[in-house]
Amino acid sequence: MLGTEGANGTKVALMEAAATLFAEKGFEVVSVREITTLANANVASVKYHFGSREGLIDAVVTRMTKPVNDERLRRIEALEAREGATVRELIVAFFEPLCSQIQTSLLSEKLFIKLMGRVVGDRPYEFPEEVMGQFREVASRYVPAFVAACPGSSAEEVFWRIHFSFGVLANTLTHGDILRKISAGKVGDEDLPATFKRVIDFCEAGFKQ
Amino acid sequence: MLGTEGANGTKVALMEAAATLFAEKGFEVVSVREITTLANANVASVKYHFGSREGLIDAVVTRMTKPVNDERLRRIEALEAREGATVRELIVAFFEPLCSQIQTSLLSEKLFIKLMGRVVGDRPYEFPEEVMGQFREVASRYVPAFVAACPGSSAEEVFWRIHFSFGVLANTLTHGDILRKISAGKVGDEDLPATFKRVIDFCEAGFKQ
DNA sequence: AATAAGTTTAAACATTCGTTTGAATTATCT
DNA sequence: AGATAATTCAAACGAATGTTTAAACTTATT
Repeated sequence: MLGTEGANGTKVALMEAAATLFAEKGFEVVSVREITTLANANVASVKYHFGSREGLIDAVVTRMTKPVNDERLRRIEALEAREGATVRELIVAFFEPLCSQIQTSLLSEKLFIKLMGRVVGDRPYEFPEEVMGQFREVASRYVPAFVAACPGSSAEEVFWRIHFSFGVLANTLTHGDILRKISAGKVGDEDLPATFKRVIDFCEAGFKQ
Repeated sequence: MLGTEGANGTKVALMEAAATLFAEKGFEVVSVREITTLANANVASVKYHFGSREGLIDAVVTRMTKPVNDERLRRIEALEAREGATVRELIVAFFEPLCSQIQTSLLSEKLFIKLMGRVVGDRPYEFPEEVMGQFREVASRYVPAFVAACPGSSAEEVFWRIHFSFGVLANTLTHGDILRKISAGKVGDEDLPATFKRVIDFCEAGFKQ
């Protein structure tokens, strides 16, 4: 293995630039040339390091979702170990990893959040198979746990509520800035844990009804 | 005024084709040539009838949102007239017009719903000024009504909950088909009023907490 | 120092994009 | 019918897209 040291500075610069632009504009509308210009790299560097434009997108997304989904699995295991997890504990276990993994990111908090919102919400965008596998595994653990935590409700109802909660999450992540606009600046500028508490409160109430 | 009779068959054919493709793929990734091909029209017809690609998008969106927002205003007026509207009544008044205006549309129910989801959720997409005005007016009526209907909660809290509800709505509209996939076909195939009842139940609980 | 592998580079690839043109066609009105 | 406005059409516009090429350059190994 040669030339792998200072060289892959270009690789991470591309990912950083891509992540920034994807967060701001969405996956579909950012061109390769925009990315390479921001990263001070050559147009061809995308093909060299990631195979294609889609390869770069997949790399950015995978790097984001992997640690989040890993922590989700760690948390659900901890909850399963001691049994009888509440709905709120499950919601927290599922949502909070987004919050705590921000420090790891190359991006600012705001951009990380926006990008994560696009990952879970922007369509058409097809996850790479690796990420699909992550989410399948997470879902296979959380869905039965939610069902078990809602003894009064049917599995179908629980499915819907998980779906709704996902909508709250995705919308809050991507369009958090909109709230500031429609409230004329009075609402929307608080730190992330405070916002997450609001989201979790809302979704928990939706589950309990 | 000449040639305005059978001729604007092309115009509505373009809007119908555009609406279909926008619903399926999103605004950003559908090309003018895709639209004109589906509409059996010439490429130049978009410029002739709508001025530009964006003009066509705006026309499609405006045609969708206008009757919906008009009915929203009619409903809030009815609620204001007799005072003391509940949170649930406000949610219903805001959400149900989406449901009842589907018949008016040129599209199938599923496509209409998907497209409406993109209208309220897809970014980057900037509303035309006319539509912005519609939403501003609707918001200026509903927000105070929601605040009044939540005597125990601060205006800030109410703002957030409206935002969350909007997220539930947008996500359910755009990604309703996803539920069918993740539940292995067991959940997600019910008629629209039933789905809306679920959404409204969830959001109402979130407001009341 | 010589060789080889890794990386960057400028230039061009073929497509596709939204838009424009000007002539041909169609419909409407006098 | 003749004149006029509205509409459609094939063809081309320049710009931008993702990708590819082959040579130049940098780094590490022998």
